[in-house]
Amino acid sequence: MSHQERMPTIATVAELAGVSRQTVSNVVRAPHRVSPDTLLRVQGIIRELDYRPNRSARALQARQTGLLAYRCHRPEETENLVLDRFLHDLCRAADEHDHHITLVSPITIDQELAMYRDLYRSGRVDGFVLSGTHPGDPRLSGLVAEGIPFVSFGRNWDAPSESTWVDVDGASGTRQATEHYWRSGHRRIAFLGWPADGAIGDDRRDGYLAAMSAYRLAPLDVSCFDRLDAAEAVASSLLAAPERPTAVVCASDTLALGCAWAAQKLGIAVGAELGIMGFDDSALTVIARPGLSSIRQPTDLVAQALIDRFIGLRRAEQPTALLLAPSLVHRGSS
Amino acid sequence: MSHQERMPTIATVAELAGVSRQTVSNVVRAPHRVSPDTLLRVQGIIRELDYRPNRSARALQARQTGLLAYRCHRPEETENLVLDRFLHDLCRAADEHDHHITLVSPITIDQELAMYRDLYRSGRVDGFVLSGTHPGDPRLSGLVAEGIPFVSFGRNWDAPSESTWVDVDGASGTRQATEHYWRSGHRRIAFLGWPADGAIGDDRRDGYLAAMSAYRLAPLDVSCFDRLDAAEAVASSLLAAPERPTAVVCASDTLALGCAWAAQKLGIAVGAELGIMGFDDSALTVIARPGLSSIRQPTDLVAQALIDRFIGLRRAEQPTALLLAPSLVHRGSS
DNA sequence: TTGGTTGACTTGAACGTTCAAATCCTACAC
DNA sequence: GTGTAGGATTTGAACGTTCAAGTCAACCAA
Repeated sequence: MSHQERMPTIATVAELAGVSRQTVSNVVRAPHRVSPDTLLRVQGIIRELDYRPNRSARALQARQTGLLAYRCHRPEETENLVLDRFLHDLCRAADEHDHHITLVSPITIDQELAMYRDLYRSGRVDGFVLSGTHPGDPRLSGLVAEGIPFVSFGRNWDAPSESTWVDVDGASGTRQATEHYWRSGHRRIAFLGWPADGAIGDDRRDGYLAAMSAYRLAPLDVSCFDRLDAAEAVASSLLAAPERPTAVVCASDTLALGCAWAAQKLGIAVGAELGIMGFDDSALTVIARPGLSSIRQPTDLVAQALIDRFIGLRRAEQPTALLLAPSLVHRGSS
Repeated sequence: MSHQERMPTIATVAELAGVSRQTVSNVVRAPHRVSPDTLLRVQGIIRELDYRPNRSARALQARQTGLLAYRCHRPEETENLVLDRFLHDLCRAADEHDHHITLVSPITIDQELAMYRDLYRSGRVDGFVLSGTHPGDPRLSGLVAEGIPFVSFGRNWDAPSESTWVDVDGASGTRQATEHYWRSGHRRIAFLGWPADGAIGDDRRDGYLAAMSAYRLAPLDVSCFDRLDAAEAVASSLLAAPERPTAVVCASDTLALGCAWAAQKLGIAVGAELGIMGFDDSALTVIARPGLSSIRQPTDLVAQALIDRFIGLRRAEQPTALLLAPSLVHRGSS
């Protein structure tokens, strides 16, 4: 690694251009304040030296770093396939506003709040982006209590109007899926979900139940934990029944894949004889054959909305909430 | 979001404790320079105010941010399951040295280098962590040429001694797998890899070939692109042969899963009749049944070594290279 | 006493920006 | 000719730290 010579600063540019530091600053930040000829001259020097303003100095004076912290999800977490996509979209969205995402990886939840507090108070970051919020989430109440700026992907379950969040309307997704099957002529539509949890799982179930009730169809609602083998077992008995469903709306891709396996074992042709709809449009959809249809969360829109709103918070805007509708992605299984 | 009152600074603490700023600084950074009683008094005030030094100010004066940039991988990339784990380990390792990872998401490769240059010259980050390097990688040569500090997960293929890197010895992994099968009594061991690429794929193949040659066994080496359907097709014909292999070492988990599917279709019991070894120990291993045995890269060690070495670079240490051995993780399929 | 050493602490400047106020110049109206 | 307004530019200070050099007192040896 070659020895580092000193980077050019605003003073270097000023001297070479024969103007003051402030004028150089204006050239960069407020060109309209500078006369056309000096503008051109200074810009020339800037290009020549390949000068760019030092971010630390800027951060110090503006008391803003342009950095947002996000918790790097643990690799074992089931949802990480969606979150992976979300993280990517988040970086993109941040980039567009000249912001960046920095990662933290706390171990325990207590540690997490302490870390956030530390990061914020030491001025390392301007605030936080949370994801995977749940009822009773101590991060939401904790950050609100400390007055630390943050936005979350996932609603503030306990106090929806006290913080800014963007979430995906799971009920809308399962409703769309159920409607889709209804319009395709299905009349025995089942739901394979998670045990009642007072949160995301129920939300997704509710959309299905609402649609079924609107069509005056009897709901067929089973549930198990989010694991392939569990899903396969439950789906097996579901599909072995004499009047078996012709379509299954699932609360996750994992459940959907388990269901597909069960169908395959029973010799039921997925797609032709049985419609299956997953949730999240994760990498699992490609592994199934035929490809798994799935309900896709618009993570790109979520990310953009979150970044926009975070920047809004600094202008002392009020907390806002936004619920986005997911959309169906059709593959062979529906 | 409540109105922000001003954070306490080093001056606030100094005034309250009746000492100078520098003494407070010493209390935090070099406690041994301070007399026991003032130390205690100042620490009391610090705790009371919950003061912590401002990172931007520190960064400005030290000309170091404690930030490393890492490229957020695109969700479509096949390797992202390993890289996900790596990123997590990287955060951990950085944390332990009071550093943080910030993400960037460039679109094209030209943009990527330009972005790195920009981030570095504006003093936003101290350097970079690359991953997924390949022969002819313009990032390696580009960063070296500009004298920008970086380390890479993945060797510097073109100029191994010109930059600091840590990599996993793929050949060692496939050699271990082959040896394992040999010791278990297998004699017809095949390798399912990628088309020759002069890089990772060949490395993994070489380990297998070396082991086979050491045992004086005839190699059975087939290849296809890293896709499930392609792997299934190739494996089908491989396993349909009269003298079919009793074990297959694969260059990736994707290939291994495709191979498992082929076996299943042909009615060959994976595990009992056919050993299959994947590579990367990704989430795919859990999807297969029986669970897929796989060669696991020690991403945690890689991450730690990289961070250590990066910090070493600042002390003007010479570039170093490190090759770590992967290990076998046994599940049902071997 | 003198001079040197050590330890505890302070002072002034610097890091590279930008804000707020001040200065300078030109143009224009009366 | 005087006053005023406005635009272009400069100056000084501040953001919150740390480094380098300084002061000051206490201690000890010659």
